[in-house]
Parts: sequence; structure tokens; C-alpha cells
Amino acid sequence: MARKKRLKLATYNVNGIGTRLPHLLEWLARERPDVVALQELKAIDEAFPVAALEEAGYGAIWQGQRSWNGIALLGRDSVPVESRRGLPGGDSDEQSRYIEAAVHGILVAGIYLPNGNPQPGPKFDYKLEWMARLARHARTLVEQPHPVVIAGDFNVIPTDEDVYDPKAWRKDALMQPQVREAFGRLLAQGWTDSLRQVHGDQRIYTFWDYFRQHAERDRGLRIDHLLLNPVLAPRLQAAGVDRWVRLQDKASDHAPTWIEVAAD
DNA sequence: ATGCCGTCCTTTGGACGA
Repeated sequence: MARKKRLKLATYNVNGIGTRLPHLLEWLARERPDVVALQELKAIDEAFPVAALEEAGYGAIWQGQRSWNGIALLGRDSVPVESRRGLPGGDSDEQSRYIEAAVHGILVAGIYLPNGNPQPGPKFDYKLEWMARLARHARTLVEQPHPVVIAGDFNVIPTDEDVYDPKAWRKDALMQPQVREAFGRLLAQGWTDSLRQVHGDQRIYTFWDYFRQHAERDRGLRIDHLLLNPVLAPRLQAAGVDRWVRLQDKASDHAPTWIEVAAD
């Protein structure tokens, strides 16, 4: 078999793996990503569809949780080699939001960053505290001599160019100044926001809520991100969003978001 | 201005999501 010239890395918030498994399998078959970070499994470990994914050609590691949260990493023809689950300093944190593994020669940190609404309040405080813990750990990842990507649902609208109507979302936790500053501090460590890097000033969204036909009208948010460390960033070749998945019946409110990097 | 819809189970309403 000819050696692949590119690797496709993707993140997809499925909003319930049980309900979304048919969508996930159809998307995997059509787009053939090499590495996938999943969020919002909303299922316990025992309910993860490991056999169906194996049948589809994907190895997986996952950390579930009843009802909420839950993350997984998939590797095409490969079982991810886990390096960590849960962020350092979160021994009392019961929420399944962080999983990290080596897949196809890349260290992949899959995250489901807390939403933080309503703000102000304890959930917003938890979001800021989680972002601080992420930043501390990310500092050790960014300087790795290996390629590293942080991929997932960040629940951060980085700028007003990343939301169809900033005024409508002004009070939302996803675009509060403290949240944007925390995301900015993360980028300042040396991470590349790959979708923005590839698309420049162009509008591109990864999430559309279920109301007012927002998906059909492309009134969305850019909140799913893939951040690359300085070793991986020069290999970035392409980036996009598989919006067709969001336009299907019974879709998740997020669409798969991906990049292609040169194989080393 | 708004969870208007969707998913889960703590199930037939409430909690949560963004």
C-alpha cells in the first residue's frame, strides 16, 4: 500500500454517542479521518460502541460518564496509545473532559472544555479554573519535541468574527472577556489556531444551534478548535468543517472539524 | 431577548447544553 502523504485529524462533538452512532459511522466511511477526537459521549464506559467502531476500521480509547460529558480518541487502523486521562491538578474533578494519546505519530489531547453558563456563577468559575489547569498542562505540551495537537470542543468563541451575531451572544459564557483572555494566553504559549490560520478572514463555523433553522441559514459559532504546537504547525496543509453532517436529519449541533497535515 | 430543540435519565419533567 502506498504511504499516505497526508493525515486527516478531526474533532466532533457528537451530542450523545448512542443517538449519533449512525451519523458517526457514515461520516467515518465518507471522510476517512485518520485521527478523531470525540466529545459529549453522554454514555457510561460500557455503552461505548467499541465493536461497531472496530468493524468500521477504528481503534478507540474513551472515558465515559453517565448522562453528560465523556470523550474518546479514535485511530484509523490503530488503537491510540494513552498517555493521560484527566488534567493534572484535577484529582477532585469527576467530569470526563480530557484524554491524551499517541496516534499515528502525533500526540493528541482531546478536550471538552466546560461550557460555563450561566455566568457569573459556579459553572463559570469551574470553566475558568479548568482553563487555567489546561494552560498549565499545555505549557508542557507546546514545548514537546514531538508533534502535538489539542483538539476538541473548547466552548470558546475566540473573536467577534467567530459568531454570526455577537450582540445576541454578548452575555454568554463562550465569549466573555475572561474566557477570551484565557484562550489568548493559551495561544501565546506558541499554539497555532489551525482553522483561522488556513481560512484567514473568512467566516467559518463549527456549531449551529437547533433553533430558527440556524444550520440551514449558516448562523453559527466557531468553538471547535485544533491547536498545533510549533513542531506540527509547519505541516498544516488544509482545514475545514464537514457541514454536510450538521445538515442531516437528527444531527448533532456540532459538525466534524478537521485539518490535514503532511505525513512526516 | 429568548434553550424556540435535542439528549439524557436523575424518565413522562428536570437538568443540561451553548
